[in-house]
Amino acid sequence: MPELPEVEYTARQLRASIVGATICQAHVFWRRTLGHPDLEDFLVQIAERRIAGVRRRGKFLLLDLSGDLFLSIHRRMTGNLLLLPPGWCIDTTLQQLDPLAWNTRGPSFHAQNSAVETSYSRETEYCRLCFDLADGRRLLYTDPRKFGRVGLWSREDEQKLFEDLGPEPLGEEFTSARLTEGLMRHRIGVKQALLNQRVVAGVGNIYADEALFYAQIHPSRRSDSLTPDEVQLLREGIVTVLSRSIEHGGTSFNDYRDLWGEAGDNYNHVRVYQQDGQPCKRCGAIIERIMIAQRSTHFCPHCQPLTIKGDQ
DNA sequence: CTATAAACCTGCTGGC
DNA sequence: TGCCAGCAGGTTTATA
Repeated sequence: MPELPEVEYTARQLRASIVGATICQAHVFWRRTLGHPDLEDFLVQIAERRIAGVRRRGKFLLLDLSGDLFLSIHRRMTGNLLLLPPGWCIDTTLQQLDPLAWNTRGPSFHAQNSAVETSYSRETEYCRLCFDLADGRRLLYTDPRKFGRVGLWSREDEQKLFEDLGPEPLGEEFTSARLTEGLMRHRIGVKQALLNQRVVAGVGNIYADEALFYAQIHPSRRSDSLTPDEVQLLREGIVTVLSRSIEHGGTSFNDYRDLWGEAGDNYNHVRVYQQDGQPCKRCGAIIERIMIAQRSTHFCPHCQPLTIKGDQ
């Protein structure tokens, strides 16, 4: 699942490859993927826009466009971006009468150069949205499960769009004081608090587990019971695991791919996520898996005890 | 405020 | 081998 590191890594790749390019037109293959505005306005407004910049806010990828517009892309569970070199065609032989009637698979893509095709063709399945660039390249939004959302907004909409998002964990605003404020406001488990995007933006299931392991805090600990030292360590853990994953190109357990269709390497570096049954890398105890708020949660029962060390 | 569940979706896994 | 139930999870919305 794309969380902050995966979105950041994609943003960096996009920044190096498509800033300055022009979108000549867009295709929509699944109506609900487009969250805003309606289809007709979207197709008219997106045409002939220059891509002026690429940003990220939490798990949102943002493309700044000419004319004070921007695209927001939230990939949710299985969404990916794929940049195809020139020479790729959308297969029209299977084109249906209703352009929005592509259900499970999305349209097929084929390349003139078959050698290029083999490395990309798997990733072109499940295309929900396609941006045709003036230089012949195509930017695809793919999403098997269709949970992700793409929106086109004007500059003035931005503040309202993100008013509920918490601090950026890799920004200067993410201080221990700020994290404390978010944690103390809730009387819920600390893992649940970390998944709340108002507490900190961009942390999802993988990095919540990894950060709690780093700080040696049990995921079920009440968020308002953490000591100042624990909060500080947790802040450090969040920054560390997110930064480390960006360096490794993100975590690919199932669906995440980068702009070129490549898997990220960070799954080789996780400490607890999906490591249940394996020995803890710190102490050797067996990693456990429990359910917290309907999400699988992985932790080391020895390194992350529920009772505070030295207490009683 | 907190908790729970359903909805959105499809690929995958495990049981029979 | 094949069918089917159940699971996975980010976010929103509804309900208790």
